[in-house]
Amino acid sequence: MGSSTEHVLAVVRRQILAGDRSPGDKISEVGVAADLDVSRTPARTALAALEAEGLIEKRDGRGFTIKSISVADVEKAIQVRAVLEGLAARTLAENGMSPETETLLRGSIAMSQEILETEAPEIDYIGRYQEANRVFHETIMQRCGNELVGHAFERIALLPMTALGTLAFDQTTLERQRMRLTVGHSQHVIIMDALLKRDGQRAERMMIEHSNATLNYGQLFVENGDGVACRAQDPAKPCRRGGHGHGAALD
Amino acid sequence: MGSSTEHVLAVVRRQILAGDRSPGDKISEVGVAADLDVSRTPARTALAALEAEGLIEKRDGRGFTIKSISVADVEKAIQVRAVLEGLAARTLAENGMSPETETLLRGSIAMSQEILETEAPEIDYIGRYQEANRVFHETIMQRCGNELVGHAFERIALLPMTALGTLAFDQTTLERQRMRLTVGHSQHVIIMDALLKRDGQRAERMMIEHSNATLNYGQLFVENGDGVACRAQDPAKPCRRGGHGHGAALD
DNA sequence: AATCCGCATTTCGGATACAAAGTTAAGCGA
DNA sequence: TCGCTTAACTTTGTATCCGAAATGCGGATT
Repeated sequence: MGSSTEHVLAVVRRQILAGDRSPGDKISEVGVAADLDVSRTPARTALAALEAEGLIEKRDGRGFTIKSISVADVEKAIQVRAVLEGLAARTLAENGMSPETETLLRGSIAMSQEILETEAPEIDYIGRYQEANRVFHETIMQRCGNELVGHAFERIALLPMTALGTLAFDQTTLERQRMRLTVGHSQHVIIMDALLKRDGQRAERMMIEHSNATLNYGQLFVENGDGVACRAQDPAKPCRRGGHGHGAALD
Repeated sequence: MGSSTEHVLAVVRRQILAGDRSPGDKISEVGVAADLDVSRTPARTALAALEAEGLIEKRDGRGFTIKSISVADVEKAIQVRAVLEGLAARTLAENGMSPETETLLRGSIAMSQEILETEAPEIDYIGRYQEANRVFHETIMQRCGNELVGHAFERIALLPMTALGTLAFDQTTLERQRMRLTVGHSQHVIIMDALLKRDGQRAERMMIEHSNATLNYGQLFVENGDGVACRAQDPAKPCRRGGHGHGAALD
């Protein structure tokens, strides 16, 4: 049963993530209530949830605003994710995997490998790889035996993480993207090996490196200097999210 | 001006943490609304917040229940806290402290040292040490330059952390408590040294050790074997929170 | 002309009302 | 006695209404 609150939450979240609502824009209960033709009550609930997710922030007396996000924010989110995923990997290695977990991880790796081994990849191979990648990380997070890790991660940095998805694949040639993916895949294999050997420290170290790599390797492969310039500690400089998927992120 | 929602939130949270509401108890909108003589609206908001804090959990059609907490849960929470605090310490070391931050940390250390150097301590010296300890950790968390760390921590494990407070100081003699505190203080000093020398890795390693120590050292100093027995991986076994301060935690 | 005071509009938080869905329990019938 | 059905109560989700607080604007006064 799709409740009205969930509907509002999903729609507004998609609007924000898609860029239909720009950073800095005001959002109010009455606004979304009128927009989606619902009462103010579910609108209020949804806005509260959005604030908990970090997508919007509350101004004192004047509604909510779409949170502006800077490259520095993305870096911070990645660092938090890295240590949390590292803990998840270590915990999973120390506790051992269940057969189902092992099946899921092996499946993800097999799919990634198949995609990367294809000589003439279809145009959507990046999307398929991202799916396999998501399975790998989500499986480790959610089945590591410490549900608080996943719980902490869910509540944090939904927006920076999404921005990251559009960020990493911009301004690179297809060949470079393929290289990036290959490197990432190799790290998955190494992490899997550490998990199977119950080597918690190695699993943790590699996972942290792998998670941080999402941004670092992207910078390594960016041809011009924009990435580095954008990396400079300038929290005030907003990194606008592209409104159409692969937009002008990391400008 | 305390809004009604905040009031309900504070009262119910205190009730749960104080043990006035036992784990497994049902809690509903109408119940707290009638209890505190407010409408269902703030009661619902408060309950949603409590769920986000992890103090209660929602059952399908049967209201909320106070979350049972096991020693395993406390361990999980501590591990998450450890990596988050480790990240905070590393970040702070790498970015450098502001003068105000340094003042706060030095103040905390000075206060701890003064307390520990007192030969005949007053009876409340543990409370005062805990305050200094709180300042130390909170300062690093909140002023490390990555607000997402603190944000992640706030949302997680309020209950396990409070349980920890009552847990660590039970069933130990005054002399052993003093030893524990001295060890913790020495670690604070070492972390402070690493921070000043901008040694991020050392700061992170020591902070992780220090955070994990909260439980480990407590076990080391427990005389009888109950602590170890309780540590066994038995998530089903609830660790009831004592209703009167230093109750029968870690039974 | 500038500043201050006051009113109106906007917006949020809380309360009550209403409707739907699910669970439990009790009663009835086989 | 057991099972099924129904009815009532609990719980939840949504809508509408009202009050309070804040901001912005406009007018009046110095």
